Amino acid sequence: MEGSSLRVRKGAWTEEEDLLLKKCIEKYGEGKWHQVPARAGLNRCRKSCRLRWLNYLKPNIKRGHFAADEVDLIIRLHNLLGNRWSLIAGRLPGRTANDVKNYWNTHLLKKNIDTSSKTSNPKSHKLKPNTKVIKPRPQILSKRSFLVNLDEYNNNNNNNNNDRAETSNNVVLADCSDNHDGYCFLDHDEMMWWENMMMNEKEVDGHQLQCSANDIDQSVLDQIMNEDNYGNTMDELFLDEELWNVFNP
DNA sequence: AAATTATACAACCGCCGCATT
DNA sequence: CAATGCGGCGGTTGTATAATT
Repeated sequence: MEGSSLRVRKGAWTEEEDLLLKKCIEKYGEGKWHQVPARAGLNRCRKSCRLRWLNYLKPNIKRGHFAADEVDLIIRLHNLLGNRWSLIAGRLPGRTANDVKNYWNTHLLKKNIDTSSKTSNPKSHKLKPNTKVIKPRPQILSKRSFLVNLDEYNNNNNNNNNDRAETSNNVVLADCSDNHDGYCFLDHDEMMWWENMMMNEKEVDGHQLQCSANDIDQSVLDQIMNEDNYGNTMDELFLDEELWNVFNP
């Protein structure tokens, strides 16, 4: 419990501390944070040192206002990934996870607040009471299962718009066994999550998004719906291999 | 001009997954 | 297998500054 030590400094960093940390990293390189306080001669815990370096001192960190394209990308990636700030920041050169998170919380999150509630405290930044955060389950998602689920989901949707919940809480794959060996169940909320990823076009904070479905040509979507072609086209749903790996570790 | 309130963001805290012992 | 330590992450808080009353 390094944080409980009385000798460990907390709060804002001084220029002298910054200099010590910077010299230490330059000399020993990034990493081994548990050794950094001693090496640098700092009365700071390892986490404080790491955070200071990653969020402030590290070279090439971009400061100042977010450009429109950066904001657009944040919104799109947030739609895709949720509050996975480090991942989102990884797509924004020079921006840190903390920066992205702060920006989202101060500039974008308020767009999701229930403005109809007169009693809501704007400082609390709470989501609507009924807002449910949908998180994908990447560990059991396969290309094939996604496509089969999506196909089945769309069929259900087209055939009976009022019967989503009753259709089934779990969308069962045609040739699925519940043993997580490449096929899986996706419940309704997760299906909605995927649908949002695919069919997302909305205006947030004045930015007209060109998200997901707009980025994907209809012919590609048609191909995706064709199981024979799922192998290559699925990748086009993701920005690149790195994101694909996030969902398919 | 002073007091109050809102905003932005740096920093802390607790938790988690993983590796090592 | 359990305990421990580490790096890393997201949620939250503290506070300096800006805006408003």
